[in-house]
Amino acid sequence: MNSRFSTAVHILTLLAATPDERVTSEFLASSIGTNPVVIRRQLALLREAGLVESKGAKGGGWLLGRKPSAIRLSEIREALGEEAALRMHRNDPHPDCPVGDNVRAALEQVYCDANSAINQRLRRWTLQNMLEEANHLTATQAKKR
Amino acid sequence: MNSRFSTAVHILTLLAATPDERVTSEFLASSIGTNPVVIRRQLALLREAGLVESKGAKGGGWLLGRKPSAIRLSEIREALGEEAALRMHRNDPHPDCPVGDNVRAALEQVYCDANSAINQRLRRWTLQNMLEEANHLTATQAKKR
DNA sequence: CACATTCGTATCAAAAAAGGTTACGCAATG
DNA sequence: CATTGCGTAACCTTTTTTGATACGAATGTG
Repeated sequence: MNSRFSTAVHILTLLAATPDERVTSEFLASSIGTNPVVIRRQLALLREAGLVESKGAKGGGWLLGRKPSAIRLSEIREALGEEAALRMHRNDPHPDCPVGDNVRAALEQVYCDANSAINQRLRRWTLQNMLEEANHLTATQAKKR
Repeated sequence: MNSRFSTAVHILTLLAATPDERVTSEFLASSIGTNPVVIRRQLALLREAGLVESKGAKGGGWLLGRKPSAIRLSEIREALGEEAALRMHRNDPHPDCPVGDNVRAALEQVYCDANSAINQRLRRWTLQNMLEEANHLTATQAKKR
């Protein structure tokens, strides 16, 4: 699996942290430590799902499409294209292999099962939760000093 | 994510299908369509977990370490090194990023959660199940002809 | 005891996937 | 009408994963 989901959550949490204010992909990119184009590519997918909206030109940038409390992490994952949690091997089995393709078919079921388990868990978390959690951590760190 | 888990299940199902008979890594490799060394690398990990045993020399090869009904897919995943289902992005956030590292920390919790969800699901399936499922599919295909 | 077989493993090469960069068009703002 | 910021394609680089070759050690076999 790749780390796009993580990046997306990071971006969206940033947007959640600055409500009613458009943020440019350039700002987001420098916050996260990557390139604006990388950000835009991902936000494009999230926009299709209605999670964000964008505007070009001066004063343009990105906004959340809904309240942070109404955006679940499962939606983010789905918007990005729902990559499988477990990946099938792509080798062609030997034609004489006694279990051959059927193991693959059986595995498909298992993977489907596992995938829905993940989504179930992610559905429990909203962007609001993430923001609160992050703020909580920040506060705790501040106290320590 | 990589496809090693899939390959491992394939291998082990093959072993389950031919009980009391040592199978060489060369045979396994050609069944699956890869190189014997690739197979051995994985079986080495599975052996550490007690899921298989090996023997060199003539008449050597691999055997399951337990009954297929006593090997859960979750154990296989764990034996291979328990790769995370979701991966953290490795970019260094900008020092001024308001949520910065804390999003990462929050995400860690989520990922831990998601990971245990997967293992819970995989714990429900045994090699015996996989074998039966594969056989069932084979039988169904045979009927159709 | 020489020999064949099969694992064990290191090292290298190849392929695939992911991520980053540049470039340029377009729309909207001011 | 110049500037800003998105939209996207094309391309390059890096990282990850997988496969190949080689050779040593161990264990049966005749």
